Amino acid sequence: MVNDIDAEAPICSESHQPSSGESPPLKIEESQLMAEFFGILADPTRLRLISLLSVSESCVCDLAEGLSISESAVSHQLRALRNARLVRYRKSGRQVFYTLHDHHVLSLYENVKEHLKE
Amino acid sequence: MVNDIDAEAPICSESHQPSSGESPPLKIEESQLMAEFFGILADPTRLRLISLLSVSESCVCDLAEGLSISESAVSHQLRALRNARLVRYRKSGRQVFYTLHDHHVLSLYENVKEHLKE
DNA sequence: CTAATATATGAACATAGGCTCATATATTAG
DNA sequence: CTAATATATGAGCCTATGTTCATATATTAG
Repeated sequence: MVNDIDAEAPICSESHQPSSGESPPLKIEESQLMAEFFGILADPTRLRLISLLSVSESCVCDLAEGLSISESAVSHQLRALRNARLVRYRKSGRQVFYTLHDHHVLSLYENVKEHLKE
Repeated sequence: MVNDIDAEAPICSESHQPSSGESPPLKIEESQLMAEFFGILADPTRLRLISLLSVSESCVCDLAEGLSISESAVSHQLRALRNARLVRYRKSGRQVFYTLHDHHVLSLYENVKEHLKE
């Protein structure tokens, strides 16, 4: 076994580690959670819903009209956004008004939107 | 036409608009670009590759061993990361070494990773 | 109560995406 | 040159997901 090429790099590991405490590689379970989260943002319709909600609280029918898609499609996508805790809702009569859950979503959205302008 | 319910909201539009200059709803084409970008990050394998690359430059075979998956799968995913300009590469002999393209990727990754710890 | 409106949801279909396998390209060794 | 190694890539399979359609639930009007 002439394996004296130290491919293990045992010493020099104080380079540019990520700021989080955890150690790579990311655990599979954790990576799946992150992937799910990014997956929620990986759809044009949901991003356009978020863009509308970044301006003002809106009910389902307004969102559907704003994007010119069916209310059913909007409702399905809002469920995904709800499950991911990206939006909140408030019932008023027979209408349901949605808002962005917090500013974290918006900053992420803005961040990437700016990034893609390059 | 008794339509005197001003559903157009013509005045009160100086609320909490996003900081970017563009006006919602996001254009369809733009939303597709953003969705593609998030889609790249919406995969456990790619996120784990990014987590490895956040520590050090690595060649394909090291990445494959680090995640215990095939080199073919790694190569396919690296192509996606390359196309999205999320990683750079450098050839050295028959090996190809990959690094994260810039700190923007890492900060986005860290940002969401922290967010999901709640 | 029934009718109408607003939203939610399940099923089914169509498309997209990740993996494996086989193969292609590129580089180095002999 | 040929053989071996490292990576890239195309085809095919299988699963995941977004949409539409039909239907269910909830609220208000009469």
